[in-house]
Amino acid sequence: MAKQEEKKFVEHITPRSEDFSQWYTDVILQSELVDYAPVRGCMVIRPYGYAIWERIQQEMDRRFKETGHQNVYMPMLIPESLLLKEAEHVEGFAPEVAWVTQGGNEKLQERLAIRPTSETIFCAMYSKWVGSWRDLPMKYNQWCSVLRWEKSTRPFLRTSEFLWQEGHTIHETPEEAQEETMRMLEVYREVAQDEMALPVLCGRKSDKEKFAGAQATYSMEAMMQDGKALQAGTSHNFGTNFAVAFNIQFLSKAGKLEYVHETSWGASTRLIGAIIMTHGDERGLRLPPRIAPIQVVIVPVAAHKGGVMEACDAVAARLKDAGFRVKLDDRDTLSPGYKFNDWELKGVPVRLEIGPRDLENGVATVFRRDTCEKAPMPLDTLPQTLGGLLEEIQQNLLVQAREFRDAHITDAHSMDELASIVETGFARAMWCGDRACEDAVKERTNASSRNMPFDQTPIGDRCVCCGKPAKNLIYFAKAY
RNA sequence: CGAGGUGUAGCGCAGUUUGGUAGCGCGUUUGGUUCGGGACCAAAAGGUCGCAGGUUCAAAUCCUGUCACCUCGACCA
Repeated sequence: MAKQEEKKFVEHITPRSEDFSQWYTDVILQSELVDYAPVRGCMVIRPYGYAIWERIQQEMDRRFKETGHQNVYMPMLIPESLLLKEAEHVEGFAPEVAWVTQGGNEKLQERLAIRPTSETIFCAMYSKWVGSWRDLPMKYNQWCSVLRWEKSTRPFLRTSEFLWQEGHTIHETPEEAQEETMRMLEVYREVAQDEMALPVLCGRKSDKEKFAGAQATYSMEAMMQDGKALQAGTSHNFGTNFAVAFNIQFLSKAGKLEYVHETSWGASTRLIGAIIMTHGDERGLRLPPRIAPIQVVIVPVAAHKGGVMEACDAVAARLKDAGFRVKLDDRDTLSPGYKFNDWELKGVPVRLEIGPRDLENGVATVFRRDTCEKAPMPLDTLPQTLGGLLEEIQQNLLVQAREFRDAHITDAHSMDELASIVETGFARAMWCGDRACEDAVKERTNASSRNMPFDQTPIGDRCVCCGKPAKNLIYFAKAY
């Protein structure tokens, strides 16, 4: 036994409880989601990681189309003059913009920004495309990558280049723009909860934390297992800020020239980081069945023995026909035990072990990744059984994450309380609305305001920081 | 951007103090035996020691510079 423990394997994960940060790095590299790129601050998303992104894309894109959006593609390069048009926006993004200054051997007359986000270029086009109220709304989305010159980076959570979707819409009235802003936040919430099993807290950002150039920013915030917050998606209402700067006007029904009301909303590959840090355990990833690239992996036991591989092939074919994402692990040089660990690391929700003993009994040994329990299940009815089991796992992951989150949200009535609460979770507190108090909290505890929930039922009447009359209920947490 | 740390075979590391033929484990390849929780035996392949200078008869080792990555802080999806 001792000998077994001494054995060194390449695949070794730092215990999550010991060092969460190192655990994260170990898991993402060993599960082959990503690798570091030869470029500073950039990551390579490997096939298994990209497959997760494709699942997220499918679920989001479907809902974008259902809510009346169309996909477009805008250029990656933005002329400097365009980027400079909205003052707050420039100020917010300028420090992290990468510039193209040369084409071939020629120095460019005007340097080109590699998009850190595409508001400006959408605006330039919208001003060209809109003339009448009949043209509105215009609701476009693009899937692309953006580049921000980040100082410190971590795969999925913050990288210089990252994949995302950015929706940009223009509307006739402020009401429609606000409705759109909320609708898309709700789409994000639904995808997070129903597909990724991420319980999120939705609300409005403080002025300090809102998007550069926005009138109002709303976010969904997820809690990681170290109690830190991850902003998992944002939706902004720009009012007419950009419309004025870019002169996006239309002739209204009343025959008046009016500015459009604009929104934008984005979610990125950071969501993959959220899944990992919400559901992962000591053995590695635990992927929610709905976004898992492989839902069921079949591991043959004693594959060389008569009938085993044939039976595995047959089961795989039946499950594929039934619509499951199935993988048969037919690698012939690895022992079953190795494969068990490998697929657990990769977070596959269900594993079927099929060996001579199972076949004698007409069953498969079914392992579920969420609880790590094994049970025999009849082969005849596997497609039906697995459908229910996957759904149960999906729900269980959500319940576990929600229980963890709720157990780590605590009301703070003083700065002392707040400071100790944000060491292990989110603090819910009353706030006077002053920037100075937000700054003071940050200074003292290193936590930032996350958002103000839509349910503003007060937990007190005094600001947690200054003691003056409180205006808002707000969450504070250390953030990624 | 501030503090600390690490760069040696695909991965994890030893060797650096005190300069003298490049090492170990895992993985990989081939053959065989195995196969119900990280199998075993045998043989083999694989390294300009991050990069650039310098000192020396001789540098992974000493000196100077530089780059990259990691951890913790400050700033941001």
